[in-house]
Amino acid sequence: MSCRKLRDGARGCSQYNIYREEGNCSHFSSSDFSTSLELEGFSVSDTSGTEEDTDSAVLYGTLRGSVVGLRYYTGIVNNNEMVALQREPNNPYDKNAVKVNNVNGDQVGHIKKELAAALAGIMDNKLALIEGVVPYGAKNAFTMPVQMSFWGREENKEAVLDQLKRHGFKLAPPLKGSECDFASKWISGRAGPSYSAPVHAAVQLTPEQLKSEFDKLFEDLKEDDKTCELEGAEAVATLLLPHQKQALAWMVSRENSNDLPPFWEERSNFYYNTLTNFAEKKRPKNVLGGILADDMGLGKTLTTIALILTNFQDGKPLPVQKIPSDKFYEESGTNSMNSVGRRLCKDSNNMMDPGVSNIKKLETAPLKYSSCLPKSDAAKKPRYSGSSDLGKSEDLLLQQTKTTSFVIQDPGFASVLLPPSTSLKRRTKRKGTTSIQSVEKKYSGDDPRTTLIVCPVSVLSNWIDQFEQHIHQDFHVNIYIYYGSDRSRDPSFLSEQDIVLTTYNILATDYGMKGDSPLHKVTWLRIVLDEGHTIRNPNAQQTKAALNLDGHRRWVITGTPIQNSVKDLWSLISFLKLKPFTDREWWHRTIQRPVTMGAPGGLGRLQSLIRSITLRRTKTSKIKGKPVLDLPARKVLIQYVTLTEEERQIYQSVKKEGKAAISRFFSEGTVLAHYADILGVLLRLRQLCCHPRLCINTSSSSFTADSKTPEELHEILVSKMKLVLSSGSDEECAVCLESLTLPVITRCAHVFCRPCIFEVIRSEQRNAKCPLCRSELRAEHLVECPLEGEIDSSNEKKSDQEWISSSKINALMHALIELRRDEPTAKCLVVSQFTTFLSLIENPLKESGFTFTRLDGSMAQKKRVEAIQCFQSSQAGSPTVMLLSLKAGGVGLNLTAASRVFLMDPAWNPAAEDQCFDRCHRLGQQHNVVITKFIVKDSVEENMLKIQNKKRELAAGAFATNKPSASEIKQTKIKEIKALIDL
DNA sequence: ACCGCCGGGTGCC
DNA sequence: ACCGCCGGGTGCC
Repeated sequence: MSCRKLRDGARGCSQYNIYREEGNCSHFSSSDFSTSLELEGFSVSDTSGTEEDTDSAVLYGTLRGSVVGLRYYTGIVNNNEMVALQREPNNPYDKNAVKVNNVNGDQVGHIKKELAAALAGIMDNKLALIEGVVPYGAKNAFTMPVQMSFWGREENKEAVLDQLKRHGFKLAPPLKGSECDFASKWISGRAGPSYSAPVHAAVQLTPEQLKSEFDKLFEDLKEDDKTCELEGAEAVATLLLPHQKQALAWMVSRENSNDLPPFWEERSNFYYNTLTNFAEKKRPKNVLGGILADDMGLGKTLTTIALILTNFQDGKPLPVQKIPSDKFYEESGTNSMNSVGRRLCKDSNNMMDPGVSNIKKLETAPLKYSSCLPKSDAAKKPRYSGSSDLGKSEDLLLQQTKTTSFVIQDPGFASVLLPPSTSLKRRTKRKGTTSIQSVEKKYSGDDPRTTLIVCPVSVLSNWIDQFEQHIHQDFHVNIYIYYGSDRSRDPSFLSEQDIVLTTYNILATDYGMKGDSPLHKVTWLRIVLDEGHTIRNPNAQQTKAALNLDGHRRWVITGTPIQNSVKDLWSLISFLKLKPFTDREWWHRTIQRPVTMGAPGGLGRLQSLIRSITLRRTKTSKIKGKPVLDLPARKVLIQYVTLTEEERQIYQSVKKEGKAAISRFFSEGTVLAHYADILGVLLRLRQLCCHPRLCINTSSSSFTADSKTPEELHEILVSKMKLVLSSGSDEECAVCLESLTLPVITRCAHVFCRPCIFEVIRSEQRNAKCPLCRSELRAEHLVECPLEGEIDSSNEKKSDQEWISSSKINALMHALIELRRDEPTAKCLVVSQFTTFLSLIENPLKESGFTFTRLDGSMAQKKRVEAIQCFQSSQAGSPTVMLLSLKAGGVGLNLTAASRVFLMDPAWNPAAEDQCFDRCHRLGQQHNVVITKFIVKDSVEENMLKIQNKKRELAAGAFATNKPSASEIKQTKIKEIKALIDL
């Protein structure tokens, strides 16, 4: 315990943390954690500059000084050990005091006062980072020398030298190896003495070389000892593929590992850190976890579920009860003891996330839910016991009698809340013997059982789907979805679950409410951050919230471990609690700077760090010479369509009108203010390419927002937001640069994520301006998106009109009929962004006698499941066509029965198309996949293709390049608009 | 001797 | 600290 305290103290000790956490208020004690929380408001705006500083830092020079007062402190150091210098402005004897701490954060002594007087100003004004190494004399009783390196931006160099001079100090030039602590060790470690260490960036590697080294960083990590395989426990309903068994074996071995963490060695009764030269008696804890960085589609979620079920303790499976299915039917519903698993909610139409709402349906009818998976299906699933004696420890079974149960509460619904069961009993294995004991409400006590999974909202429903798919229905696994305003606030209830699933937003929101985060009161068996790269910003609330969760097994699941640079890795490493990297100073000194400066060995270190905690396979990775995923070929064809004379006329007239309006916006310089209107024009043109009826009645929203009543203004903003969201442009939030979550629209008609824009308002206070157009920004002016399930700008109810075809529909029907003639059993997806268009296509399908099904975002889960199962079925008479809306379903959606895809209209974002194609071109696909994109000649669609290609190129080269700024995004958008409408 | 010198007490910031 | 510094004791050779 005290060690934890010390460590937290250490976090506050480094200069980096002073900058970050204390900002302008350095009179606060840095080790007081709640204090730093209160200061977050300051730190957000304060940090961005600092971080860039550390990136562009050069070495000014070095200086030898002395550390005094050793005998008053417990912190000890070794020769050549790194030390941290920390200002101590509240020292009662000297306001210039500078503390010296060892790597562990224990104070070693103080900088001698004359020198401290010179350093104080430099440190307080952040003119330089000062790093120390004790070259020798570490065992002295009273004082010891310290070799200091001064790092800072070029423009501050003079000021620093000046300040030192005024106190009678002069920096030695940064010459010999000893000054550059990282360089010296690595050079001298290789071949004798070194004569000049690299001082300026990129001496060894050009930025381009660095980038490609990053690319390689995660490759080829599997060929060493990561090829063992392990079968999943009995409760895993799905047969794991070889690479998934490897991942499982690796994860289990990580969790049960007794190894020292990377860069630690045992040396004569001490544990020695080879990077910092820090040593301690206490064995440093290894991460019982790591980073699972497999590419999309390799089954990270399944592997994680398998891990949860397979490795409860020491390789024993999660003790869940297996129940005969007939017994299950008898007992469910009557056994109130297990009612924790049966929180029933009334209805589900109001949910924010369609996927979640659907699950709740299942909630209300658990029996029906379990029948969602046909019995026959379950029977088909192979059962296999876990490796060796795993999986058959009957004595560990729970006294519970339910299948997988979900507990869901959601905003806006009065749930039937049953008091959490306290009489729940379970058998717990202790010291080799089994005993029945009452579960104490200790928020897990010393015997945690619960895995916490944190994921973005967007994949919440995917997790639920995957639980459903991969947890054998004969096993009772308690799963609680910690989401929605009705979520249980009872930590002891949470700690009784097997799995608690929540989102980053919930995690951060809870954490923000000081002292009242149930998630932070539980000691978890295991914490899994899905899409873990979302915590790469160390200052974000969700990152801090994740870092402060309690639990030893810690996993990061991500397909993109490094997005821009090494910097992104720190949050992940810090979350994993790898000593000494939890403190940013040590990460920076030992890894980040050596790597970004191209110091010899820097990359080597990073690589061995990554290698020891990461597993990554790409779709092209190979196992024993065979690709991990052996997918059939995929071909994309573009089928051009020519509009009829009549269609062309309508198209041209709408285009002419829209072009005139947009030209006017350009000449007025109001393009961005009318962004939604422009999207509207483009949307109508895209609809006209599909079918003239799609855009009838699409009200041309008024182009001026002045002189309106508040109600009118509200209406207009809502409709503009809907337009943006439904236009298929896949708008990104200009703040986080990712897909919109909880979209809100500003008075100036720009759409952002709600949390993002609130963060802007919070940090800029009164002067907040729209990030896109710099208009006044007020929280009370923001308009939220009304929750109405599927947003669809095109108007439905036109079924009374007489049906007419269109050029595109003709082209589709021609292709479908041809396909039916050549391959009668082939199944295909007909994909469009416009559900109305899908409805129009239903007519000719019926006329031509096609059996088809349909899947779009507005359908209830039950119907979706039906549609999917129906389509996937291989029975004679099953549908051969599925009408699919482009964005329906999550990444988990599996439509492998289809071998043909007809994309009726191009998507704004090529990634959305690719994702859609992946729903059939994925694991389990037996045939080559042919995709046909219908594109209208000489139309906005053709221009969209060009933009798509550009975006693809951009994405391919985007690995190490920096994020575009808001203004760059603006520029890109303007260019896109011009290209789309031929301006 | 308003000095020098001696030797004990003492010691971060 | 086997140092420096402080301040009290002391005082020719």
